[in-house]
This record gives sequence, structure tokens and C-alpha cells, in this order.
Amino acid sequence: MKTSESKYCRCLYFTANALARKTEKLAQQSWKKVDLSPSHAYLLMIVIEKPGEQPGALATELQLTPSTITRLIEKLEEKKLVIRTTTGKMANVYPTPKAKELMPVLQSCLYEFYTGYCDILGKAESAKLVQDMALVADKLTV
Amino acid sequence: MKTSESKYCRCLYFTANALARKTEKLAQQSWKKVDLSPSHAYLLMIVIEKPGEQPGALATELQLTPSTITRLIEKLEEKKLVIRTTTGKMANVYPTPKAKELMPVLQSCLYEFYTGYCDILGKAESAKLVQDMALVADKLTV
DNA sequence: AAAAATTATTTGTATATACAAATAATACAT
DNA sequence: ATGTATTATTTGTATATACAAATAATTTTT
Repeated sequence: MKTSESKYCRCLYFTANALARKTEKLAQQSWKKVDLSPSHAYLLMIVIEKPGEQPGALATELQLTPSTITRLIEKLEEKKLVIRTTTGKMANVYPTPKAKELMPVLQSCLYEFYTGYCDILGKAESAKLVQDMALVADKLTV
Repeated sequence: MKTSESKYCRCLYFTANALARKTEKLAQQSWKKVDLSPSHAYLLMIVIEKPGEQPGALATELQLTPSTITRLIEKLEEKKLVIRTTTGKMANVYPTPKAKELMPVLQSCLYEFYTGYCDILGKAESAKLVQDMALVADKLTV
């Protein structure tokens, strides 16, 4: 079945969302082996790479709202993968040793995901699309 | 602020989702005046155009799951914009007169949304992107 | 230095969507 | 014709995300 048969389904809203749902599903597969959703996995990788970064900065980096970051961190904390220290109004998020040990597996999940879609779409084509989408997302930022 | 500063944020998953969130927000603006979410509005327009279509077919057309369609229909029913008739295991969804009257406004919302992003992105460029994304979504369909 | 404004984070609640199970009806096989 | 399989829809529940309000701390103004 071809994507979007209706004339109403040929617009940016529809297509962007449909593609996001498809990639979400694909990514979920790739990170299933570490029992993390893609969002949790990306956040965790950033925290491992930049220990102590603040929720607000993480929100900016991941283009999610602060409240969403709080929710993601809560779950990673439950899983003993990060800890939060609060000094004043600021919070800092650090990876636990358990998280650091997990890093190679996380990276292999990322690699698997990446090669998975490159196999289907072609490396250059998917890189181009990612770049175009990022550019458009920037332009649409109010 | 540029989209995705982290090296982890340069992949299909991240970019597709970020773009989808941006367009979702933009679309919400456009349909606010009819007090409908973009998904509800698109579904309603299809129902007006193809009265009596079944939930399963609507799910296929909108690339959403049947359960999501049920939920969307429920809300449109509450708002007296559609009615559902159930014959046997099948259901048919019809627009109410109220919905038909609303159609021109819905189309003007769609037009506003469309011209809104074309103004920012360029008509040809956005058409190209939409086409590319649809193609990729198709290829990623398992 | 006290009051007001700003900033960072969290919490309560809401929306969009999906998965899995339940339900119900039709079609198929024997 | 009866039992089995298939199909269409709905329901219960879960996830991802956001908005608005609440909280708490820092900075600015007076």
C-alpha cells in the first residue's frame, strides 16, 4: 500500500508525522535489546558523553521540552542509569557506572539502527534527507 | 539555536521526530479556529469527501492504527460532526450536515497551513521534501 | 536589604498514538 | 449444519510528549 492515497495526505503535516511514526518503530526495534525507548537511549548517550549537563541544556539539545526531559530522567533514574544532583535551582544529571558500562551496547544499537535504514534507503540518500529535514525544522522554528 | 547540536541528534530517528513535532505545532495553529487537532481535521475532511467509508479503510488511508481511528471518531461524534452506523461487524462513518457546512472552513485552514509553510520553505522545495519523505516512509514500511 | 522580576525545574493534567486483548460477525471447512 | 478460522472494530492500558501551573532559587531594581 502506498503512503497517503488521499489528496489530503500529501502535505507536510501528514508526511512528516507518518515518517516519524515509521522511524520511531524502527528505532524501537534497535534499542529493544537494552530495554530503552529511543528517546531514553539518546538522552542517556548524551548524559554519558557530557556528564553533569543540566536538564534545560538537554532539552535544548534534544529539542524537547524541559518537562519531557524531567520525565525521561525519572525513568533513567529508576533504572539506576543516571543520578540527579540538585544545587539551588539547578540540577545536574550524571551517568552511573552501570550506564557507562552500557555505552558500547548503546552505540551498537545506534549503529544497527543506522546501518538498517542505510541499507534500505542508501547511505547518501538518507544523509541528504536527514540534512534537508533538519534544515526545514530549523526554518520552521518560530 | 540550530537543530541538533549533538552528534547523536543527526540521525533519521531524531530528525524525523523533531520535524514532525514542529509541523504538528504549526498545523495545530492553523486548525485552532475550528477547535480541532490536525488529525481530527484530516479525518473529518476524508469522511466528508467519502461518506460511509469504514474505519479500517480510514486507518489505511491515514496510516494510523484502527484503534486510533476509533478514538478520533469518538471525539468527532461527541462534537456532532460524524455519525457511525454499525451493520454487522462493519461500521460506516458519515459526516453530519454540521460537518458539511464546516467543509469550506476546514479547507481554508488547510490552505492557510499550506501557504504558511510554503512561504517559509518555498513551494517547490517543500513539495520535493514531502515527496521524498513519503517515498522514504514507503520504503521503510515492513 | 526588601521587593520584584527572572530563571530552572518539577508536577498535574491533557493529547496523540499504539499494542494487545476482547468482542462480534462473517466465511470456510468438514 | 456445526465448528473453526478470519476479519472488523472496540476497549483497556501504556508510551511519548507538551502545556500550564507550582515551586524554588537567583538576579535585578529600588
